[in-house]
Amino acid sequence: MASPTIQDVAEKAGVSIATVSRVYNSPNSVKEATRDKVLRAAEALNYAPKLAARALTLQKTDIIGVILPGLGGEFFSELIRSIDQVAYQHGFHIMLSTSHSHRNEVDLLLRLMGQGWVDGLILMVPVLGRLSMPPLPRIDLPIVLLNLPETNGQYIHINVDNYRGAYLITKHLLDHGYNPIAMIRGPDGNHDAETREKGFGAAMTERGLNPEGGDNRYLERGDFTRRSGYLAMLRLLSLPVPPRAVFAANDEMAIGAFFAARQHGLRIPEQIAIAGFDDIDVASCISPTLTTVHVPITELGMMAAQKLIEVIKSTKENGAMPQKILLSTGLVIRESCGCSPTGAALQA
Amino acid sequence: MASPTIQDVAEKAGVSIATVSRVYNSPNSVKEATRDKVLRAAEALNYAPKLAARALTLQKTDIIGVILPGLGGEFFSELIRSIDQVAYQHGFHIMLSTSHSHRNEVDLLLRLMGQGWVDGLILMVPVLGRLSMPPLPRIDLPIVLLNLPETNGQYIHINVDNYRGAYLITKHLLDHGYNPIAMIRGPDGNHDAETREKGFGAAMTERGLNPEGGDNRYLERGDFTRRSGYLAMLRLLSLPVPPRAVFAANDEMAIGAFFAARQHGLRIPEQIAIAGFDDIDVASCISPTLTTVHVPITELGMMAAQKLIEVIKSTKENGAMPQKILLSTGLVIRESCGCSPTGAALQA
DNA sequence: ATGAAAGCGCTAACAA
DNA sequence: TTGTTAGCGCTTTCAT
Repeated sequence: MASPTIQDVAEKAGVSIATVSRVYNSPNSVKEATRDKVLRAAEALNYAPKLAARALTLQKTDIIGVILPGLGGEFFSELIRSIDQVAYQHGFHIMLSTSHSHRNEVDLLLRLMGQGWVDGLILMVPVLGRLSMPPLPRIDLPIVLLNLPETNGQYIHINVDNYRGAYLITKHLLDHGYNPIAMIRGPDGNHDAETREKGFGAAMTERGLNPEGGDNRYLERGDFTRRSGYLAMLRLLSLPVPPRAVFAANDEMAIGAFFAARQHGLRIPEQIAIAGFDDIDVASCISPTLTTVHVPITELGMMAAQKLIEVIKSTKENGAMPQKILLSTGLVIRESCGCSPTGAALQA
Repeated sequence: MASPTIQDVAEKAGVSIATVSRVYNSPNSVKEATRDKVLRAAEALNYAPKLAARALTLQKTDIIGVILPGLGGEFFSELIRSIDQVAYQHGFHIMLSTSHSHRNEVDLLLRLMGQGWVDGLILMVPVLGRLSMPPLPRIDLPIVLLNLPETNGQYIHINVDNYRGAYLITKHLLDHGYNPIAMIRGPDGNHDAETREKGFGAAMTERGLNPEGGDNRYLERGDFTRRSGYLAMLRLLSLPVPPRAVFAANDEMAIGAFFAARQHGLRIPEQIAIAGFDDIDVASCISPTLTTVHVPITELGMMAAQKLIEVIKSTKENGAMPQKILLSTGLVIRESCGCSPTGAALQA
């Protein structure tokens, strides 16, 4: 037997479907006796309103879509957790998708967005930053873009200060006097990766190092996974003059680099210093603890959900209320850079 | 302007809505010229079929619901990742929810399940194991239950061999000759927690230790979070005779215990041995590396998605095809238990 | 190859 | 307070 509909309940309770509907939507507008009758019938039939039908009529789903570049690792885990937390508070559910790297992301976006499955969308697709402008099909759905370069301003942008974070940590490494300093950057065409590299480059150039068009052997490329960091570090270590310090564009790669260095019998930070980016949980679990750039992941997720829901709930009239938010990053000096365990830096 | 409907496209293209629909559902059944016309119109209007309406008619959504007890930590992160991976392969999307501990879970389940939002459900709600029998409202929706005691057999059950894992690792600790051995178990009423404790108890009892009704000071309780493990360890360490070894019911708590022990100036494993459960990623990142029980998380997630989709796709006639699957666990001997780094155990 | 029309299950005027 | 009815946007016979 197919799942019961409002019809079935109405019949069984001997009322009209409208009444049944009311029992669920404005219980007070129906006489108690009737309500009981309906509820009993519903109970007996094991009835629950079909959300699909409801959505069709109401033109909303109370679901917010979240599209991320991936799901693995602590970064996304925490991001999802924080989004879910505030979504839940506001009665929203989460529909999760990843852009799965391959396959045209925009296609995926369309599938979800245009289609009225979700009331709004949180999007983190760093590769969109590259050439896919206009990246998003014009669609009238509230959208929050995470870590994407500003578009023509019809969305809400929330960014993390990648540039400054990378700049600062590179300076810190420079202040230690390390040379050469290598960077393991993220994938090509990834906006985060590119911004972080720019910060690195700026700090280096400021010191007259690594000038434009200069030596690129100390610039390795990974894909933000631990394994890629491991591999990149291996390549770095096979250089005629291995780097004295390495800045990895995220903690996962930094940890990969950690293992590679250790496997080569190198002591960290005595023989090679390592710094990361993100400040995920493990960063403080490994030893030596990882010096990194703190990214307010939780805040990012909560803010994204908050802003999105705000827009969703605001009367549809005042269309998109674009805004740009920049979350600041900050240095987390720990041991892997060569600072003492107590956190005292050997400033230049 | 509201998002365009099939109507708008039909008008613009000068055809009937049926034709437009066909263009999307059986492209071959429409003349190429017409198809182009429609596609062009759709393009111009930026049209995309509304899934809600589609779902209403088709009675399916191609979405599978996933309900977990929480989202934080690597365990869930990896579980979600693996579920998503196979779901994606089969053209399904993920709708994620957590039972958020508080609030009647069953309520949440109902909201999603009964309501035709999802074509199937993967459920991991360990607290259901306790008294909520019948835990699930009878609903004709394919459901895969993760780590839950077998019900009256109308669902697919996938379990991880918690008992054996806990039993084995406890034996291992016993083989080291440690005494006393404490356990930091999971929360009350949590099926995983309880099964793991049983395994622990069985091994202990086998050696004549910790007999039934005996000394419970060595049995602490956490809630599977790192922090709770930390706190529990602190309590353990304040005992007149602190434990010589501690088995935490999951790695997160084990790591919390790690920090607590270290903070007390204790060397691991020389002064206190620690073992965990789950074999999450960090377990091998900390030092000393954590001896633990390997749980095939990825396999669990993939299997769950696979089985679920299998049932969803099977003709609805052959109703539920209940089955019970047990995924085996295994010891991962590393350093924190006192075995040498090379993995050679000091067997009794 | 295309169109007309009947639902899918529900909500929300509008009547009564 | 309750019932009637017109959609919501789409798929799918059944005609043409």
